[in-house]
Amino acid sequence: MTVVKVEEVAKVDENPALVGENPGLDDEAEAGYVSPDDEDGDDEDDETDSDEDYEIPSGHGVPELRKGPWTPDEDKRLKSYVEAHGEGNWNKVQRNAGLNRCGKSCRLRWANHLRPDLKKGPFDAEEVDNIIRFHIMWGNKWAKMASHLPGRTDNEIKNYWNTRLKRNQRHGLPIYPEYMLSQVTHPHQDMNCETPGESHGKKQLNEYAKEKVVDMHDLIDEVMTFQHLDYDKDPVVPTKPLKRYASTVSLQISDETEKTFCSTDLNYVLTKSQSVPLGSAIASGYPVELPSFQSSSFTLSNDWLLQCPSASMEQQIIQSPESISSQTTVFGNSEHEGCPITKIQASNLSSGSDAVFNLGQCYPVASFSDPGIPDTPLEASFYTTPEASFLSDTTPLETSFLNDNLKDQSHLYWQEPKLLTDGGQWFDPCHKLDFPGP
DNA sequence: AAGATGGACAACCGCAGATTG
DNA sequence: ACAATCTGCGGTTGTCCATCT
Repeated sequence: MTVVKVEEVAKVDENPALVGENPGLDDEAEAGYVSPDDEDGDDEDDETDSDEDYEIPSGHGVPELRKGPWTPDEDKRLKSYVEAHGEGNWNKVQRNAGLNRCGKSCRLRWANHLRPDLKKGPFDAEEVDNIIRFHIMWGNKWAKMASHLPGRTDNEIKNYWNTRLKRNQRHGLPIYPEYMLSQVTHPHQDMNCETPGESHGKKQLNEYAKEKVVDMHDLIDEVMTFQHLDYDKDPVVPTKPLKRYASTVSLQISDETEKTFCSTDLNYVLTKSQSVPLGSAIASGYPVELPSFQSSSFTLSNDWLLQCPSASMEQQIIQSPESISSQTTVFGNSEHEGCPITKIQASNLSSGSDAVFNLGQCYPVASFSDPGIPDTPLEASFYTTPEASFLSDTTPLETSFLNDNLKDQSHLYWQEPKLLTDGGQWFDPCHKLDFPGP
């Protein structure tokens, strides 16, 4: 298909109706239509903004794909189509929504501008802080960063970073603040030693990202690579660290109860071609840190169900019960997909004290939605034996359960699975999540 | 006042991996 | 098994506006 560049699309100068509708979006004004926010109040204008105003006839009878800025009418068509049919099948969108845009363009427009969960406006201090930390850890993994910054798009972050990089280079400022480099274990101790203003400063970082950063996929697939790393010199930074895979499954937990539980708690390692139970990865010798839960004011007075995803982990727990609680006892066992489920009583954790499950040792049977996914409600269910009966295979997990049971909490501290380097170095910061509240 | 420069932003391009037929 | 198609990602470019000289 041929593509025609439409330079004159929706010039505001030529379309005064588009000016002044969004006083809060001055940045976007006059540059051609870019704002999807003016849903109300300009409908009439939209109606008059027929595509014909911008269309360039192909002259060959084949519809040309439009390029350039999106018009209000196009936005409206795309938005209503996606709202009616859902995301995905972007080429169908192109064909069925009366849009003369390629599927990629539709997806981009939706993802970056029309999605309802987008957060507009400049990055706040915390977001900037996170972006810098993420870049220290992951390099130019914009999509990954975006998944950890709700409402932000990879494009937004990328633009911000590139601008920031240029500015710092121009002014001879370090790319990363020193205090952050000391806080976040990073792959290159001399990362800031290179004068950023020098022409090859950026290149070195990029090269580093390519050559030194060890992709978790590589760790899964290339054991030798993993084993040959010198952790003292080359700490591992997972550019694609372990991801959790949340699924709804039925679990037969312990021989004491015949209940079938719904859980979204199975944690998997995602490899290139499959998802592997976290325990299998651990059992295979990958030093994977299990998820943990930490609370500042959570009452743990009941039995907890701890899933021990591998025999070796179970042994760890049995051998080091003090790492969980001084009064931890272990009993019960069952199998699910080859992963022993161990029920552990952690009765010594009282209200007001921090309930910290030692990382790498165990974790409560709790389900989290991936907090990195924007606008996904935080879902965490903590299954205790007394309340277990409320769960059945017909009872879906509900966020309200979390809200009801953890309503005194203000925050959840979320620790993602991460890689262990030699000498107890960990790479992932503890993500603080605002608790949604009751 | 006019041109130069920088910042912010949107959108496109090419590539690679995943999926589908 | 293979090719075609779809999807997502990162890099890059182009445009406009604000500020500087």
